[in-house]
Amino acid sequence: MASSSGTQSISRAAALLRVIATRNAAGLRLSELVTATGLERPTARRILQGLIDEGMVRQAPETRRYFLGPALFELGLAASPGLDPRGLCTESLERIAAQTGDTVFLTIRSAFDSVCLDRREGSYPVRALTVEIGARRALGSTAGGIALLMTLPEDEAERIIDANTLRLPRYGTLNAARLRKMVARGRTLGYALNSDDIIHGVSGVAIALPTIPALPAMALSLAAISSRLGPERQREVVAVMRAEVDVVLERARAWRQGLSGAAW
Amino acid sequence: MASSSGTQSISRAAALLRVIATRNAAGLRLSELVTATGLERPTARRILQGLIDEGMVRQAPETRRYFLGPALFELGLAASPGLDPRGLCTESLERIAAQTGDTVFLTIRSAFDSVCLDRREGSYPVRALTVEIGARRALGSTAGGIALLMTLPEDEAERIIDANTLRLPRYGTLNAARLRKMVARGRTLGYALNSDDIIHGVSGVAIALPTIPALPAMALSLAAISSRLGPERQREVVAVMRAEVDVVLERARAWRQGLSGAAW
DNA sequence: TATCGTAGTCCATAAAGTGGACATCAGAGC
DNA sequence: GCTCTGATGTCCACTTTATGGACTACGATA
Repeated sequence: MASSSGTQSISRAAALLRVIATRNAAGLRLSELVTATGLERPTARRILQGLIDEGMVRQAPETRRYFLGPALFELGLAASPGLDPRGLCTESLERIAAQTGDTVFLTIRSAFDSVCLDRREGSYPVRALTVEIGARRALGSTAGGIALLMTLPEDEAERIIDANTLRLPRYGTLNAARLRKMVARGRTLGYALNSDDIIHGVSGVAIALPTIPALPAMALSLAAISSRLGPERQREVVAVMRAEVDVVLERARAWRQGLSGAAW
Repeated sequence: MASSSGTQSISRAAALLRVIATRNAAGLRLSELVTATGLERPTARRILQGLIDEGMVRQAPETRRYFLGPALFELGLAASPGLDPRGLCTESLERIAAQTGDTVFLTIRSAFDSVCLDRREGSYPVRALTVEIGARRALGSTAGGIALLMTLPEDEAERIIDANTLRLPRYGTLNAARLRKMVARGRTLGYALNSDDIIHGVSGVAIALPTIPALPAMALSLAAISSRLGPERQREVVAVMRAEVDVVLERARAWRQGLSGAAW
């Protein structure tokens, strides 16, 4: 982690931003940020103040909680890749959510983490909103993350699980050993499955997309209360998702040929 | 500019990111970044290296040019406001581009700058692609920016033009005095007009959207080669855009009532 | 081969950032 | 009301970090 040199405060600032991104909907208190990053309170405060001055962080005046700021939204736009993974999958997510009634997620891999790019909620009245858009989590701590691990060479997946060992328990009743079993089970089943393994009462299935050049590794996942996701329904739902994967791949192919049109 | 204290490197890093965002499609060379930010070369290099380590900047191995990195894209997602200005206007931009055949932009105000949130290209073979998505420019240096200035109280617009005086000439044959006239002309016409005023041969029209609570000030604009945008056609095109403003406002209203549905 | 412009590296130095200690405030408990 | 607790925010002497002048490396141009 000791990045070469001369950039201590930048890596600290980046760490703060990443932590805030984890739970941006609710925002974080200063003390939470301090424990999450291991910084001293005055240091964290000062850096946050600097980020606020730059518009990268916003502090709610009433609650004093910290949120990501508009400048990041704007920079993020400029940083968007030409082929936008999110735009590519919007309609597919919508269709899956509509057909299944459950909550659907688009997840990408980012180093040792997974990042939730998009989410659609189905019509079923009990919703499993476990992950919010933009949330960054240890790779493997969601069904989508497990699907992404499944596509990696075993030694690389192992390296990542190893690196994430300490972070995994934070998300519920998870640990490295259980995650390894879940990845193995996923390989057998042909799709990633989390049934009550991470948060009690919530289950999820996920499949990774084949690699699309110029895009990060992506996965589609679906979450519901466990009673709605028995073995039979898992297979149904995965079939729906597989069909949409084909749609996405076709759209990406069309885009590559300049037939962009409604690519986003 | 002298932000209180204790965050010099953060404000320097932010300045670098903002400059890169200005022309992210082509990327920037180190020397360009040095002159644009006024930093010493080793300093800029070191900070860029730190940003690269954090994934916020990417350096093309071949050309050594610097681009915004994937981490910003991911953070930007998490920073997206609940009501997404871009999603809100996607279809409207598409329809305007389809109906007019020209290039259409969605722009927001961000302090003294305008930021291009989205762009759609029409079918007309000669395209005016003056601004790229994510590009941050001095407020007033595009038709969209002028439309945004028009909606502000005169003294505030004046303050902004004043602050931007030095930056305006960078974008073509523009200066503070001409901009003031253009804002005045826009107030008379009822829409912002740039006919050959900024870049020779390129014209544009723009209208601001009424303020939508919880969203930044927004404007729709359209650019074309000047021969396609005489007074008559200006009025036609503005009529199309006005109709779409109503659509957007209706969508925002629907969203507020929880009837979100396809809000994005 | 010499010259220029650009990118990257080094390291003595100084300034910027650090964090222990203190001040302040809101709410809980007596 | 008054004290206690746990939080946020501020200060400033100290020292670690970041700075930038000077150097090297490379490639294009003459």
